[in-house]
Amino acid sequence: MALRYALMAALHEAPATGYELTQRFRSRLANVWNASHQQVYRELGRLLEQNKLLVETVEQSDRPDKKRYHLTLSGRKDLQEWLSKPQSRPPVRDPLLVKLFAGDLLSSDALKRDLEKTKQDWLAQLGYFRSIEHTYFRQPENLSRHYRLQYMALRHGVTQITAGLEWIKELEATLADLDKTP
Amino acid sequence: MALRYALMAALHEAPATGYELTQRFRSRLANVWNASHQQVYRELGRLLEQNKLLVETVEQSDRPDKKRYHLTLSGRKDLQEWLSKPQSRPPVRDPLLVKLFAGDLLSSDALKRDLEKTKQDWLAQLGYFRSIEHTYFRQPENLSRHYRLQYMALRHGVTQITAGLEWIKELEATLADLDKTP
DNA sequence: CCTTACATGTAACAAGTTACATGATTAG
DNA sequence: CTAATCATGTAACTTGTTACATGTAAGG
Repeated sequence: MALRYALMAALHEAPATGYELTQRFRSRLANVWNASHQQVYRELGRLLEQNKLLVETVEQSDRPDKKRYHLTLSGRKDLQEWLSKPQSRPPVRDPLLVKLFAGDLLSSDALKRDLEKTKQDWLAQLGYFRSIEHTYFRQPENLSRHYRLQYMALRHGVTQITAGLEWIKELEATLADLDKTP
Repeated sequence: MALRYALMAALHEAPATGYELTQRFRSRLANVWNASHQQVYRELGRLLEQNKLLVETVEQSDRPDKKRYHLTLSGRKDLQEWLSKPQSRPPVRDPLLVKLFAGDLLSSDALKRDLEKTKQDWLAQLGYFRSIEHTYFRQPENLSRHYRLQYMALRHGVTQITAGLEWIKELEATLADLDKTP
């Protein structure tokens, strides 16, 4: 049920096309919520049917027309109501940890490859977060409440990834220790 | 696709009934993978059909009979093959962060309630992890490779939650600051 | 010519959630 | 009597993934 609210939250910030929303989920919302373009278009269709959105067709001379979606009053009310209800933590589902759990069937080489890839992914993410921090949230104390809260969502990503990278170091040290005395 | 491998990893450790597997997902695997009993039974049925598992019916005098599932050779091979293939990071989908993103529609009171609940959940989890650490992983350096890797899966949970609790403090401080100068 | 970005979808399937359903035993 | 634990499922629905499908324009 949360996808629709993630979409509505994105549209509350600014009206957008399905394409733009997909991009937002991949970039600025990467640490918040994820959705593929197929999910976005399907859900936009449903929200439109229920009058939570309005479409504005934007004609373009050089490219195919695009549809810009706007949140309606009814949509904003739904979102606001959802925001006021308590949410529980998303359950953990991490394939890398499943691998560690079945440790005796897992080769150290395969594990090291996964670790290296994970590290690269995280470093790239972290670099991206830092660039956003730098361009949008220079002096957090001086920002409006709205942006300070958005900044804290970003901080969540930064702190989780930082802790994740520390954990990888610990795991790599464990592997090195195991290699030493097999 | 990963649910089946999480199940097989659990069964590789020790044969179990659907009920026991559900419990493991809720307790010892809480920081690794999550699955409801409905998912467990459905997937056990599928794995059985494909000869990845064997059933042993355990007759009980006082309670209804139970079915204990064992991983077959074919199942273990599948698992091993999956373990050797690289996995990507699970995408982030966190309703609490969606709320922060829509900060201007979110009341501070509602947010504080969510934060308090999250904190309680995390503290309970952390306490549970620490108890496992204490009873199963006393001197990690002396454990076998298998258990050291399992221990590192547990450490992941501990470090993520610890970072999460720090983040909540930061967010609470932000809210206090906003209350001071509205 | 080829790839990337723009732009929008459908179909099939796997995974996850919520609700419903049944029945025994044990502890309070 | 009532709730919790043990034990196993079905049905309906929502979400998420993968593959397929189509077409324009810009840049190298």
